[in-house]
Amino acid sequence: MRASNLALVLGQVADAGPLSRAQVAARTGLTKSSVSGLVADLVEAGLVTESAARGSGPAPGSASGGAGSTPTRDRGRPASSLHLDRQGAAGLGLEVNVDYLAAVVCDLGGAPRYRHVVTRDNRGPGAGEVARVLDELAALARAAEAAAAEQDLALAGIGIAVPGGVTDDRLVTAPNLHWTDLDLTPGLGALPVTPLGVRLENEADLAALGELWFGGQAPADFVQVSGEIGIGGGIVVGGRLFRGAHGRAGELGHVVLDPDGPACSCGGRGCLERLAGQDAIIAQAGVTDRDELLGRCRDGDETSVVAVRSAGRRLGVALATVTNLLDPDAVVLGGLFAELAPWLRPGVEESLGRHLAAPLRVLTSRLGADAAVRGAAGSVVRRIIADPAGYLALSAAGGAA
Amino acid sequence: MRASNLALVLGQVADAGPLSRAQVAARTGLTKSSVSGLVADLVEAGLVTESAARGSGPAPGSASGGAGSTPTRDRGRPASSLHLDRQGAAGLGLEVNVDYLAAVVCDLGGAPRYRHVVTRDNRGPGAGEVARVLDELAALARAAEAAAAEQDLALAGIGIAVPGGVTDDRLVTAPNLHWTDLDLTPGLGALPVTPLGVRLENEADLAALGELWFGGQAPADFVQVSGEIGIGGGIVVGGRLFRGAHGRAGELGHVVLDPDGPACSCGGRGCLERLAGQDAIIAQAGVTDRDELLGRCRDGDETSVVAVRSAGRRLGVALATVTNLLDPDAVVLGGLFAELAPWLRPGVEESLGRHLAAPLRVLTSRLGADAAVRGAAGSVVRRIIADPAGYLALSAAGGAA
DNA sequence: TGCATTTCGTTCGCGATCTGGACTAATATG
DNA sequence: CATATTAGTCCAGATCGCGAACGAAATGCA
Repeated sequence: MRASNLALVLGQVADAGPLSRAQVAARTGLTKSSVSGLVADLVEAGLVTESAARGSGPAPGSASGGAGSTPTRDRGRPASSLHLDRQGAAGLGLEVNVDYLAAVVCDLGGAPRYRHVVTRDNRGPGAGEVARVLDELAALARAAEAAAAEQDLALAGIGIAVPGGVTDDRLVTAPNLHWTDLDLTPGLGALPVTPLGVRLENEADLAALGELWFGGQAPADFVQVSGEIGIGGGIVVGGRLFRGAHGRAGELGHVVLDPDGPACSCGGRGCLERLAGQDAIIAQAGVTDRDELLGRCRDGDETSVVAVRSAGRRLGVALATVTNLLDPDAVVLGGLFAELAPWLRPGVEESLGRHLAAPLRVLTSRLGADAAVRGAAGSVVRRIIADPAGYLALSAAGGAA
Repeated sequence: MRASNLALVLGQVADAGPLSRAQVAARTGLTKSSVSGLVADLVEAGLVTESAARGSGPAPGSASGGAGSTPTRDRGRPASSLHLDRQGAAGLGLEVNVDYLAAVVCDLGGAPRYRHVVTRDNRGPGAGEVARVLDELAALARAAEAAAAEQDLALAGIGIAVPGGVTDDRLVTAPNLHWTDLDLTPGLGALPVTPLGVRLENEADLAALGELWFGGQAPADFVQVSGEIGIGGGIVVGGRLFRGAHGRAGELGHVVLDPDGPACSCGGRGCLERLAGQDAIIAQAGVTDRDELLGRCRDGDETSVVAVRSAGRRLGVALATVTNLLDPDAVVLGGLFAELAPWLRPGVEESLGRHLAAPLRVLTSRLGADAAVRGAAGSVVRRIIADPAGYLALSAAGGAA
């Protein structure tokens, strides 16, 4: 099928930077002529651009140990390099979190082209409150669409990050928002219409994808730990999200640490979240909020540092269990845990040493709170890259309708 | 590609029982003529057989609620049904376990056609002992090959189940065998030569696949718990094995239950295996071996029943954690845990109730100790079904060489 | 400057394979 | 025995990847 070959070629261009047609052919095993044809389609579709690439960057043949036979020298007709087209298709990422709304537009290459964050308390169980939040989200989306249009970008799809469980685009529970089992489709009807439509996803899962694509450090198999009021987790396996049978995989916050521990909002007891989440740390440190906790840690306040370190030990125990079950290549600490990393990691490492034979790589996210929105925007463009033919079909159908 | 279409058609025939060409066409979306051509290839290759299917079994249109419009009646030209060819290609599964060696041959349909088990203590760290075990395994394999030949079956490949960690067909650790980091290729050289060659795999993983294919109850997403001296686990996601980044996923036995618990052979402490494995139960029940434990439980001995129930509670806590991380559709208890199920399950259910909001399906394996060998044999035929073109290419190359 | 060399990309005919419709085969119904 | 219905085959037509030959654009050496 040419659909799969289009995806193959586009995937190479996306993942391996600028390439010539000949390089793509060599990597994919296709013929030069086949690649030419496929590339022509992709260029015409506005997904790939060609530039005359005079740049004498590091040549492909510059591998170390240069024995006499350098495979490729600078001779011969220069290649024209293929890039992802940074005009045209773009992804819109939205995020509804406890205390802010955010929007990010990124182009096909993944680069953020527009970003806007509104601080706002979104909690509230009432249907009216939910509607107001969604209205404001739609306004944010329309602003983003306008800003995108000014840069010659057209939205191909919308991804929305929410702090809760999602099943089939339905928000099942968002405890920290006090929202329960909501069908958001009516409220989301006001969003811009796009070929790929709207997709809802768990915030921690999208943060993991954001880390994978834009963090610049995560391997293809890792677990993202999002420490916030709750503790969420996103599992990435072979560069793809692992959702489990019902989309509830990765609930790292509810790993059982103490079978007889305190009751948790999830209905269980002794969950990690209850013992090492933001509230637990704040209580043990004797401070009033997150900012004070961070300040005291920076100042070296003993009580706070001890509290964080102890939370780190508990987190480490949970991560040992995660490693035995999932065998990831690394773990990435995100959210609050990233900010607390200097004081948290010693505890984490201590527990990992006590419970694991092989060491586990522990990384700290550098994306901050943007990971989830950027992941949401990136997931849209990733869908285009994974199935360009499908996107073009939808795009044409939408344009004709 | 026709390779993928061959796999598509063969997969339908394998999974959806006997089908006509027309039914295959309807299910796959291919044309009747395309299916005819593909089926012809598969028949010629000896993977599919055609039978004139006069059988008036339950017609496809016999769905309940028979409103006036039964979609398919008995009129028209009768279909000739396509089956997997039960002669020709077969898979050989071998198993090296602590106290026995086993071999099973199964045909393309997965039916076991030969089975042989030898009781034998295979423990021993010495290189000589390992060589003797592999010699006997090779003898078992040759006997199986001869028995297969008598039934007109030719071995397509060999899968070997071992109770330890496997990376790239290399046995890294098998603590219960006292084997460490062995390259088994020299010892396995005496095995029959087959198109698909020899593949080594963890015993718990293959038991999970055996349960999936032959147990008749496991859904596509589940976790298999193999309770033996150690506690192993196999994770199946979407009908495929989940191995993790380094092939060590599913080590359920080393979920941390008590961060300050007793040291475990894995280097950690407070692992499930140490607290609810066979040795722990036996010690708590005050019996000498596994058979006595089972006997006492059947007789209603209070101490033994309490010990097993308490192990069940611990297992339940671990399964709650597993559920929060992996979100399976069900859990299957295998090995010792299957035999102990009547006394174990109450404790498991109790803990699951305490720690999970949603109920988790807990199933009991009915395959007994055969799960892993059958999974090993089945994995060979599954590889053929997943990529018939690849198998045929190898088969032709091997025949020519 | 001119020509060989090298590498890139395109053109063109061939072969494989999927599609769609027409056609034959085999059965039940009336 | 004719008709309706379903299964499977046969036969153009179209698509697409392959492979080889060709033209394009640069370097290097005389």
